[in-house]
Amino acid sequence: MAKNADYQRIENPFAAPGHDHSSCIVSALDGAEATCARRGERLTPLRRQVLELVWRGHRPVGAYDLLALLQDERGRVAPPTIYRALEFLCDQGLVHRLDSLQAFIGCGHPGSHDEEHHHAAHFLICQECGLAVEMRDGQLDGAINGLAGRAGFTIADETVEISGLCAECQG
Amino acid sequence: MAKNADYQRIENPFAAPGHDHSSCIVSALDGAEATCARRGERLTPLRRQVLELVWRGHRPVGAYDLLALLQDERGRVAPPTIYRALEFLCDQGLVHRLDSLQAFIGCGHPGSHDEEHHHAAHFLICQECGLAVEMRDGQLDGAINGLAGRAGFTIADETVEISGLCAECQG
DNA sequence: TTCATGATGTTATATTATATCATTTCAGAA
DNA sequence: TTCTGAAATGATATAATATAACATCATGAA
Ligand SMILES: [Zn+2]
Ligand SMILES: [Zn+2]
Ligand SMILES: [Zn+2]
Ligand SMILES: [Zn+2]
Repeated sequence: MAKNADYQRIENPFAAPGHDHSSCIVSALDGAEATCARRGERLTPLRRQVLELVWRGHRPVGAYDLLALLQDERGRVAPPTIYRALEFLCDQGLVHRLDSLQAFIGCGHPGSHDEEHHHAAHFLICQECGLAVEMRDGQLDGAINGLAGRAGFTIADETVEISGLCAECQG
Repeated sequence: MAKNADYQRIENPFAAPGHDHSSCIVSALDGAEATCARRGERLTPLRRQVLELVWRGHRPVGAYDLLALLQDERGRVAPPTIYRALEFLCDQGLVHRLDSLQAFIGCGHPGSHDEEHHHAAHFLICQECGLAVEMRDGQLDGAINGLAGRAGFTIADETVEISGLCAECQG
């Protein structure tokens, strides 16, 4: 049953422009099935289809872009349909919303779904190529927790989105 | 001409609920005048008035809330009026937009306008009392720069907004 | 004055998101 | 199996946020 292990999401899409993205998609969908099953949540066909559309690439996608893509596959679909699916996927931590772009992207960290729903995610976003990469960094986590702790502040949600130029897009 | 020195913005509004906020306002407006003068930018009556409305408190304000406030003082005003003023103020770093709230708040760091327009700002936002406080933290800056640097990423913009409960609102 | 530039006014519209209620689906109880 | 309540989806309308496009006005330099 090494279903997940057979495929994996690319860790740093900035550095892997020509990777086998179908493997990312399979990994994300299989992981989502497993996560929802474990939690007793329902990854319905609609939700799965929306997640698959989000995973078309490593670039954030707007809700109405997703709506158009979904309509290509199902005919007329109204906005609440896509927003409800996205809300579910975000609640489960399978998708993240990038507040600075008002757009959505698949979660890049399969491991983070073991217990926590809706985990913190920190992004680097390239303004040139449009890729957005979810980063894990202990120092950043520490700095945020330290800052909040010293202020006596209890963290509920983190929006950390760093925009600029990725290494490949400089010069 | 110690005009600015006579007044100052409160550093940590979380801990100063009953402070003399008129001093914050004066400080912000005087500082903005000075900053714009130094840069050869025009803080017109309209822009100044919008900045004053933004500074009604230490809570983020939506563009349409500001529009309503402005209308109370000037009669009918259309959305582009407020958005253009906010764009100017954000460009000058006098106001920050909180992407996670789609709202605007006055810049809490008078010192950061010496050279840089549109400087990075990191916020703690209390979901209970609504206060948003701009934080300065070397470790956080270091962590962000380190993370970006190791990825070969050049930072253009930072959105760092930590939501939760401030010390006063716990329990 | 004349002209160029930037700021504001005005109208229309784009984009993102949600409220509400009807209908369908589905898991579990009987 | 059928029944039933809760969750999910469908469908319609509308709210909330933001910008495009063009007209007019103010400001300051030549
Ligand atoms: Zn991929
Ligand atoms: Zn790039
Ligand atoms: Zn104050
Ligand atoms: Zn608070």
